[in-house]
Amino acid sequence: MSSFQEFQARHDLSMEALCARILERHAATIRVKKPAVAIANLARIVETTLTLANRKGFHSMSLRDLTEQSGLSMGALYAYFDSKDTLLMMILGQVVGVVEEVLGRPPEALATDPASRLRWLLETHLYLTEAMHPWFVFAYMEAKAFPKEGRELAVSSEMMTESMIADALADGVARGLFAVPDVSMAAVLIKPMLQDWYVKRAKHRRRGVTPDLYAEQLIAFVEAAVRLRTMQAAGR
Amino acid sequence: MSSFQEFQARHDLSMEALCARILERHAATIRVKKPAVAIANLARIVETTLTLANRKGFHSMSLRDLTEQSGLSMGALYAYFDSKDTLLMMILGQVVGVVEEVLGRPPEALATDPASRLRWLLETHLYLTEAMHPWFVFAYMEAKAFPKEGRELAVSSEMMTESMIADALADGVARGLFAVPDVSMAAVLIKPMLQDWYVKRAKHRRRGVTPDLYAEQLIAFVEAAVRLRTMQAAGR
DNA sequence: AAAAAACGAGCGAGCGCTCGCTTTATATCC
DNA sequence: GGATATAAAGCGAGCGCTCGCTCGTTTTTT
Repeated sequence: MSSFQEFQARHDLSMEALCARILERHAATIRVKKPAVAIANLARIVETTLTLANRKGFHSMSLRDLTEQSGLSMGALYAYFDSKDTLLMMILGQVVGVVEEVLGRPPEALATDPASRLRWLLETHLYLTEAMHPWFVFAYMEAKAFPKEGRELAVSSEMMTESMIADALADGVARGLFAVPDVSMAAVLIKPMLQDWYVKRAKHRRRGVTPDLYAEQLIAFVEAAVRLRTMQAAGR
Repeated sequence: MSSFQEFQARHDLSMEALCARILERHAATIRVKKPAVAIANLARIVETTLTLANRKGFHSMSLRDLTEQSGLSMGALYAYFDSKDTLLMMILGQVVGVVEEVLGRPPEALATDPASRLRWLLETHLYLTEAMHPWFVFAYMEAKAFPKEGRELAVSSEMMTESMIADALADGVARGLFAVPDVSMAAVLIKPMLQDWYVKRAKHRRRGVTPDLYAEQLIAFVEAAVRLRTMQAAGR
């Protein structure tokens, strides 16, 4: 079994690591040459943007707010992006990229065990959104206001994780482990419970719920809903 | 059993009826005297606001957009609200009010039958959000940007529906119908599945899912998760 | 001293909102 | 019933301000 701590030990999702990836991806437009400088400043920019945008919305966050809070000047900001929308797309792109990387590679040992694979998917999704909480809140809440390109990216990313869940369910049904009338509908219902962890994280925290506890209870709820009604349960 | 059609027959949630209630509530600040005129114009204003705000966000919708699309002049708009924020609060207040009214009064016949009461709650919540879809999307998506008063209203409204679900679950556990390790956690998990219907309605529509079908599958999923694992199921 | 990075005043556009004015509906009088 | 007076409703140019963004200049690094 896994825990949030173990998840964090396996993946470097620090602001620096994430911004290094952003720099690679946008090397063409970022005008600052020295990587060390660029990464440090990107970190300040992204950190501040996530804070401000999650507080009052990306659109309501002015670039003057951003200069004041980040300590960088207006001109310095525009060495890293060529428009406010580009800044938005930088953050979104990184979120989608990490999702693909982390969720797209389930341990091979789970290939033949759909129950464990389902657990791994739910757990990993939850831990990932916990580790990059402000990033995911940003991507989720601003999605509507994305330029078309961004909206499509967000939609396809969501569909990918959904179909991964549906696959695990279908596999479980095929092996006689699960009883699910409609696997893709079940996946559609499971997704919002995963998203609720980061969308309403303040509420969960207020109730004293940790990521590990939420993961445990969510998995129990889902397993109760999909498991065959027989005497012997699949071992935890 | 119920259906979306029957729900609509029982509740008048037309734009006119809803705007009549808004007029009552804000009679003090609305400067237009004749109710017929006021209601008709409020309907135009709210309709347009919901369309534009749900397309690109309330904050990004300018009042000039609103004048063009609604056909009313700037001055005319300000006979109905004294600031853009007031317009927002008018819509939010109506959503919260209707939720209290419709969900707050379950049929008395269900008082002693927790399984039916749970079904009624889920179904009614779903049908309500279907009937007032743009209103709920608005309230949900703009929540973060609400003035403090509005955020508190939204939070307390959500907690109310959650505790109604938790009550039905707890009642079912007490009567030996349900097996739920933690009823309030279960309610917390159920809520986002309800909200997903209107938050991602376009996706559900694309899959050909009707409100009745979604209600049926959601209820089946929840019941499978909470029902005691015995031979005889509570009759549908 | 050359190159890289950061600076921040200033631009035009667009914002929420106001207010003096016009148009439309209703009440009053002969 | 038409003329007149009053109230109600609607209008939209324009105000002060903030927005995203630019660019000539200054500071820092090499």
